[in-house]
Amino acid sequence: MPKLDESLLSDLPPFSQLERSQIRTILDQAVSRRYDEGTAIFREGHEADRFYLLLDGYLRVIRSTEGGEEIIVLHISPGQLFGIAKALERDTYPATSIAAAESIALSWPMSLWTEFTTYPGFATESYKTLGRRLGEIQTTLTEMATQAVEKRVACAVLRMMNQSGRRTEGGVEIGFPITRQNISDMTGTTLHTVSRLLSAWEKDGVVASRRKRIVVTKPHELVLLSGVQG
Amino acid sequence: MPKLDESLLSDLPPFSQLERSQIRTILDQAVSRRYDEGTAIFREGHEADRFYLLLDGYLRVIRSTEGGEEIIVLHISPGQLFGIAKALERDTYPATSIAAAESIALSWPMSLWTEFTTYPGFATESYKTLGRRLGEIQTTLTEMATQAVEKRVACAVLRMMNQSGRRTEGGVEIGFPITRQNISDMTGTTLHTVSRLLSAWEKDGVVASRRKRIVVTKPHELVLLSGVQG
DNA sequence: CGAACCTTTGACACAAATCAAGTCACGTGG
DNA sequence: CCACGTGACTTGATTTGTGTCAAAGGTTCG
Repeated sequence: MPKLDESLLSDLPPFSQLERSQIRTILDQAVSRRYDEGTAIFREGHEADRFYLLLDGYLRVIRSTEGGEEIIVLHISPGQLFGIAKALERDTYPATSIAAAESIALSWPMSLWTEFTTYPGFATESYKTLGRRLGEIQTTLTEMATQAVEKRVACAVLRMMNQSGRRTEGGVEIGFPITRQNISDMTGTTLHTVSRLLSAWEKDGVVASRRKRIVVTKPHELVLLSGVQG
Repeated sequence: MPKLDESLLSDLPPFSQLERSQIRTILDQAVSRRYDEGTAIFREGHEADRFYLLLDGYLRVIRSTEGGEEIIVLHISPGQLFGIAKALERDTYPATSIAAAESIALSWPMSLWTEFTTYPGFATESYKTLGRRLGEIQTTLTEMATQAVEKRVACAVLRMMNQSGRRTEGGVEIGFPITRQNISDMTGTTLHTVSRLLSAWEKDGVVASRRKRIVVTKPHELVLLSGVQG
């Protein structure tokens, strides 16, 4: 395996306070791997033997019910740590991570976790990340409990747009492949309902979509649909 | 204020590894306060200036929408730390805490947090607590997204029973006052629907309820209603 | 004794799930 | 390169679980 370049980590918050030599050490301990779209990085309930950093791509964090349904808890963007079960003193992963697009991640054995927490800024950033995720999940829960389906779907699309959107001709495109089924798994509804909503929005020119791709053409309109109170 | 007794803390996980003298120091820095039912201990978004330990009673952790609706995210039982925003590097509380029953809590200024994390076992227990709560919220989210109302309500009642239930004549009683409205705020439904469900269950002898009190008379039946897969 | 609040129950409406077809896009292999 | 198969998407018809509206009864407490 070729040596990984130090610039991969030097600008990321968990490592930004470290010396070049420390980053070198960290990289030399890392395993880099590519994951095809749809591949699981790790699964809920399995022994948490490694922790990860997403370099490129996007992940879905999902939980499944005994009934076989699955729901998408959140998405993870490049630069984020994930699978850091040890930060919460867990020895199994609390959810499953799936590559939503082709992705590249570094990973380290969990036995190095304690050592990593001694690097200045690393622990702090890990806990900040967890704090943000907890907040995000709470927000999703609140939406789920109080908002009608159309608003939930609008919120979900906006959230993905904000986390992964890139400007393109005539709108902001969600940065990873996403199906109607995926959106229904985020919002607790059915692919049929999501399809109807997106069709209606497309008719109104708020979004444009092709297979597995969504472009938000009028973000502001979508914000209105999401029902933010004035 | 009378001196607090060391036995208050010595058996609680966050402090169980400490010397008598350390517990003494911790108690001498603590403020003890009683909260009437319905009182807020702290509110979402406010500056997180203190952290807490619930000695007695029960709390509801709630989030409110701009629309004024509120949902109950989880309950906190005696012996648990709460308001530990600093553990996630936050400087505001992420949710509001309300006394569900008359409660007593100790609190310390957040400036002591760093010092507390040096006590053996304290940080570990704090993160375990957060991990459990994250798991619980994820479970609630999953239920909310996939289960019909009846199952959600059954799950919510069972969860409260498990966390706070006490054996009484002919059943297990939820350990704090709880209204239909409260349950609907936990499950994202209406007090009417909850009332209908509880009435039906009462007719079937699964629960018995008086004003603000619920006794689960046939826990096993309720588990079946909650739809655990076989 | 009255006010405040919790609870129950019925009637009705409607949003969204379910049921059901069918079209369209894409990748693969012959 | 075309045919085929699979997965994604759309759209209509029908059903139903829950929310909404409405009214009244019960309990607690000052």
